[in-house]
Amino acid sequence: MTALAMHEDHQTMRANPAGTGLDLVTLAPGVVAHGTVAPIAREAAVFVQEDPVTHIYKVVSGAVRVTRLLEDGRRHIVAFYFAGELFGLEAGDTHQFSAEAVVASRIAFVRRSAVATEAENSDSAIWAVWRLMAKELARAQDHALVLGRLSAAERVGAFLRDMAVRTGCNNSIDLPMSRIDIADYLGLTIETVSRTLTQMERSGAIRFSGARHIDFQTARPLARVA
Amino acid sequence: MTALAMHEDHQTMRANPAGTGLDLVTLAPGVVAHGTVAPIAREAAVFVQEDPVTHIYKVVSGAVRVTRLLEDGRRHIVAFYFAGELFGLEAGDTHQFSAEAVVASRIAFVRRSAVATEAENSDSAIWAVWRLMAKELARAQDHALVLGRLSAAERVGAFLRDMAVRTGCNNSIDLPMSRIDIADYLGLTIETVSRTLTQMERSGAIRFSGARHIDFQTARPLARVA
DNA sequence: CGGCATATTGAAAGGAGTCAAGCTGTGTGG
DNA sequence: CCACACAGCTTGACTCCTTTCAATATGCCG
Repeated sequence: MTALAMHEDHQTMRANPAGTGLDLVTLAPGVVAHGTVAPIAREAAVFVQEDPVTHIYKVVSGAVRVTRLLEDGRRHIVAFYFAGELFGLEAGDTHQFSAEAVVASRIAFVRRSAVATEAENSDSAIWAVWRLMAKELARAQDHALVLGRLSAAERVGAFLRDMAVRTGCNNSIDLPMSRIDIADYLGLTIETVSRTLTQMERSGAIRFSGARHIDFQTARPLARVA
Repeated sequence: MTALAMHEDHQTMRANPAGTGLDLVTLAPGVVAHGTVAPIAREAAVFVQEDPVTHIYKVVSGAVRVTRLLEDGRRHIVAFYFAGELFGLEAGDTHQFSAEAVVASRIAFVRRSAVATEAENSDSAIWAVWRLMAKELARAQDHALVLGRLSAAERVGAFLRDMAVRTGCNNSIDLPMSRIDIADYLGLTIETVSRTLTQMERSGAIRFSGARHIDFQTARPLARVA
């Protein structure tokens, strides 16, 4: 049982105060499906590995991480998703990953079958799904490059740059995730992430206000790779 | 100019000795498009990074690697493709990768636009492309896990197992690619790949006949991870 | 203003990388 | 058919980056 399922009844009500039906969730510009919005508590699961794939999800607010766990406890973070981004699209019928809220978030979700129906009837929906898939593929391939060929400092730099790009603000970022999350995403340890960040601050490239807010010092930009 | 383009005229002839038209290339069971088959020499490029995306390709025989090069010369291998597998599917209009033949190969290719046309007219074609994309995505995500969280020995083990699965023969494999290729695929150096392989042989898990042929010793299976 | 999770820092160990020889074996020419 | 040569692979010694283990500091939340 996922956290989302537990919230569903409650949230269907909240998302539809007048009881008039379901929300319309925008999957892509012009592509809309009937769905629901639910709040997910910090660290709560949206779905877990092995669950049947039932919905497609969209982050309304907050942040979600998609993870994979090895038998021996090692954890790998496949991706982070932020407001406006879709996740949970998988080809098979059971989830290969888990998804959890990094911070208290609001998640919209539509039945996978509703998306399939939409796609049957509309070319634009099919291409929207296709484009989403292509974007995920490119992201995963970039991630593999980062993990396979970049040093710790380069990985952290790439991560900060990606965060800046995706939040749209290019002179400061607020990290919603912990150092452990960053480490598991970058294939490093929290100590290495922390040390690298400290070193970047000492070198003058970035400046911290608390452990989660970073200002980029334009005078000394982060070394860029890839 | 790609090696493929250089071969194209010559090969169109060879693939169509009677001059009756183009070959039919099977993109997926039941999904067929007009295409051509060309031989590609060992180490020759099928397409290179920055080229416009014009075709979709299928390995008829041989093996292809898809690579990415960093400015400083570091190389990352995104994937290997073997007989029967499709590659070159990218969302954008310019290739983000290069593709080269690992050994002398025969490559079938169809115009991307022909696939798009096929997809317009046929539901099964759309889903074939979608499934291909989904498979690539899963592969890339698995690759990221390997690169991010597995030790050198585990990476090499995962690689050998993957090769065995994909060639269908599960007690021996013939590696078409060099140690450098393996290293660039696994995010290691050739020395580490070589040492790991030697160690596996010494431990009795595998047995070499020449540097490229491996027999799996069923008595002591490779440790399995992920 | 505590108290606990999160983050930083230090010291030591270890795994993979680097540099440098050798070795194999495959293909070619005598 | 053998010998040589070159590319590819292996092995060794040493270095270095990242991890590990351990302690201390920070800062957020009640």
